[in-house]
Amino acid sequence: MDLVRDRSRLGRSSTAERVADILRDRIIEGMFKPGDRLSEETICERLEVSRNTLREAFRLLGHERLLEHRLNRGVFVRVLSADDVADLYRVRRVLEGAAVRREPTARALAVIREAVADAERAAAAGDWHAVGTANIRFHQALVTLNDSPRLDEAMRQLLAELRLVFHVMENPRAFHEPFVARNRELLGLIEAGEPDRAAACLDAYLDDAEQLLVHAYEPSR
Amino acid sequence: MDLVRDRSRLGRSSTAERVADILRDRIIEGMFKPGDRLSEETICERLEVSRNTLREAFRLLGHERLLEHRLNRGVFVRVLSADDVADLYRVRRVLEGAAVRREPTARALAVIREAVADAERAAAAGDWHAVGTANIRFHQALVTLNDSPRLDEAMRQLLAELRLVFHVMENPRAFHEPFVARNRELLGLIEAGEPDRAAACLDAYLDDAEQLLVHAYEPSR
DNA sequence: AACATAAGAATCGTTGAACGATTCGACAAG
DNA sequence: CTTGTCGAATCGTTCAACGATTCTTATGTT
Repeated sequence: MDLVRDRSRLGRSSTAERVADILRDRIIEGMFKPGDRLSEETICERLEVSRNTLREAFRLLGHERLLEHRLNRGVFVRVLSADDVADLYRVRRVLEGAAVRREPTARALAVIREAVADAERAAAAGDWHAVGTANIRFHQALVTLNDSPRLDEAMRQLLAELRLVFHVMENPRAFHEPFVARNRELLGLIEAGEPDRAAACLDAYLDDAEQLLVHAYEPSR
Repeated sequence: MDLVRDRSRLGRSSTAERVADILRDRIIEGMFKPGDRLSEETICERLEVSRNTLREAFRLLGHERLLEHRLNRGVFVRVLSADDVADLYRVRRVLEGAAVRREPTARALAVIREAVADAERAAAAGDWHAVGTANIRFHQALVTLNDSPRLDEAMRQLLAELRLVFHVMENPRAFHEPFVARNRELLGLIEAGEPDRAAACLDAYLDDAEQLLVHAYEPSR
């Protein structure tokens, strides 16, 4: 009986952290959009927590780069620049690139396979939002090949940041559909034990995704 | 006239952040040791800030993994396990490995050269603490080859975490001296445009450093 | 003597109110 | 149109309070 894993959930529940979880979800889902100001007064009233507690939550999310803290002006949902997007993809190339070059473990591979299958199912059903979600799970799972909790956490934050940008895509199908087949292709190369070709495939993948994103993003500023 | 760069300095100084800076320094320098409890009452009294402000600072440092927040028990200076050390070196292999495989920029190279020279000077003077500092600067500078602010920041945090462990080394000379020459060697391979050999050199470097650290660390638990 | 239990002290978590400081927008003067 | 001034809104920080949780210590039972 493996209770050790559940233990992490025990200590993990101060009000501030739960507030942070709620706000993070709302930001990621797009209820709060980049540039929006989060009024301390309004939010602490709606959530029925004190301002102090809310401010602790703000600090947490600020550290995750989802919120921007401007002194004496409040917190705003982060607005990513084109430079930020470029940097995010630079990090992805490093984290995911290192991942696909490693000997895959059975455990990690299973999660990756499932994400690929989920994306295919969602694409067949025409649910492009679900495709996007499965896609993110796929890349998160890729990074687990590194077998490093800290890199997993870094990837988690990176993807949350990236979702701030995804909301500018008014055509989710055009953005997500092309990558469903490429997920499968990349998985195949990993399973076949071809790290160099997998890495090359991944680089091309990320180049294309970045291009698509930047083109949709730059004009809108 | 490029005032844009100075702008970042404007908003950057709430009390909580300054408190966090102070505590971070004290932790890194070893005044607060791993496992120590940081009493809210004691510290906010000495620093003459309110408990709320101090708690915001605690959140900041908790997110940097320097402090551990246990619910209803307070904050403690993080105690790294052997697993943590292994993970830190796994991350270093990824971040630094990707760095040395890149085409070095003149700017980054200059900083690296300086760090190598500083380490050599300090070693010649027998100042092993300074050698350690220069060593850290060297590896931080290596990562800048990736040309990614986010990776720089990740490395900054990683090295701060690692310093929690360095304090257990009762013989700094034995730990730092062997690496002075290897810094120079690695720099040479980068300058010579031999990324594969540089990567191999780095891997051996990190393997040895990790071994030294783990051996000095494990028994003391 | 070993162990379980229960009272008590210390500290944390959270709240609510207060007040000075800073920013922003409007409006008047030059 | 630019510059200066004023007031409202909001943030930054502090303080005091109280319930909740944990740790300690003393007490009682087997």
